[in-house]
Amino acid sequence: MAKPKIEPRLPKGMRDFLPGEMIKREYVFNIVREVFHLYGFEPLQTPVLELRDTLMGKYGEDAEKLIYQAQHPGGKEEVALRYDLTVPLARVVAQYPNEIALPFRRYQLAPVWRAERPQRGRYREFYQCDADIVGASGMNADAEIISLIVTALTRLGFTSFSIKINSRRLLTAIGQFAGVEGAALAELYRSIDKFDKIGADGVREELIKRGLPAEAVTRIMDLITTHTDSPLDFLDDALNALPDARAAIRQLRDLAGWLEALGVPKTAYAFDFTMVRGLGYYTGPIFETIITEPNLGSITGGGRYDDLVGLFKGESVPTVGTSLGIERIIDLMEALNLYPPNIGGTVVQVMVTVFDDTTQVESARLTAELRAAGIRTELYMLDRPLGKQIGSADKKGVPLVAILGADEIAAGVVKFKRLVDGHEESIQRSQAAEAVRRLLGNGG
RNA sequence: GUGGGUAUAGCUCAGUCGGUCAGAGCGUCUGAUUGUGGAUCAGAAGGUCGAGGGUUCAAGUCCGUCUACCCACCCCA
Repeated sequence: MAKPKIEPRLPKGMRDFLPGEMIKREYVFNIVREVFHLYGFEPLQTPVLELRDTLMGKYGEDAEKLIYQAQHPGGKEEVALRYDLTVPLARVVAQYPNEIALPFRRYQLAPVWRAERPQRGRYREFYQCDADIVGASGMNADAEIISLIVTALTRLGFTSFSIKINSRRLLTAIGQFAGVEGAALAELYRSIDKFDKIGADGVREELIKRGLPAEAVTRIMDLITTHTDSPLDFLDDALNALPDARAAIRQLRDLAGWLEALGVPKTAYAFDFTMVRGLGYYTGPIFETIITEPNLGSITGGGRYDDLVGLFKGESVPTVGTSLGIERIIDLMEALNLYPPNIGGTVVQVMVTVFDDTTQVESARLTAELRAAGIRTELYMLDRPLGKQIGSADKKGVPLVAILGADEIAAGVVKFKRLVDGHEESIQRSQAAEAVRRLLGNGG
């Protein structure tokens, strides 16, 4: 055999998912999909490629440099790989006014591409998982999204997490209260967002370095870091001269009321006025889920963005949604050992061995019988000794092998061997599928 | 985009002062064992020491260039 002349490699920041890993990813994806359906969210799929004009001008100058352009030689259309799932959603809502009835709740679980410099947990192709409600301005929609997050994380097995809730509108009002507006506001957000990383003193220092007056910094920091039993009351008092702030706080109170009605436990969320989402388009409440024990950073992020759809539609459409950091969640499932113990590295439940030339047809028949009964069955394909066949099943993680030699065939039975404990049983052929279910149920 | 680190077998890595340094463990394959996997034992295959230069009598080892990967920052999921 000639040596391969082309070195097998992947483009930077791209990954293959081999079966063992893929099975775990599918497990997470399936639970998330189930919960979305439970909440009445519909699936949506959009193309990997969008027109450049659809994407450009939505993410800011820096982010735009990371958009993959996707021309082919001689191509007449300017196309690009999607950068997220939110802008395509906005496009879809604007494009199908007759097919899509508002409010529209959709989810999308799909890859996006960003030409960033890869790092641990950061890739150039990664899956995003978004759920949004388009066309509902009430806080009941925001509460649905938060409830959805709690249910999804709980079903996945997460126990120690907290959803931080803040309001972009409130932060803007606080900025105004301290005399910060326009471009300086974005810088203010960016610094406050580092609160977890660099602490109150770090944020204070950075704000002063950015040129904010010391007095304004003190006012802002006092407002966002004071902890009381009723944070909304505290801010309401402190900011009662600002109608915008009061409106934002009223929204948050409303949101808390809906969360209670939906049965979201109070321990699952908390108002945190130092939490800021990076993206510029949020207009109302914002939320982010952090794993609290151990402290492993955020796994969901979202909020209300009432103006984005308007970029395609011309009129504003109130929208709220969240992104589940599905790649991060998958990493943490492993780290926190949240996969079910029997998840295994294969989808195969039974491997049917092949004894020799004279029995191979019978092995194929048995395989077909098991499959017809719904057992996920692999027929061994090579002519190798039985020991090798069993070893190969074991290595792959197949829990059961079926042994079908001349003796078994003559007796009309099949012998199953359970690899985890070596337990063997001869079973009448007609009872085979049933026995497989029983053998898998007991030991592995 | 900015700064730092690393690169030796399929994987994880050792390799001293430049001079028998081409090594270990794991994995793979073969056999002990032609109707039974894991354990054990024996054996085998597998490397242009990331690439291409320079210094030197001599380079895996020293120097600079390139590439890839990792980490931090920026940004974000």
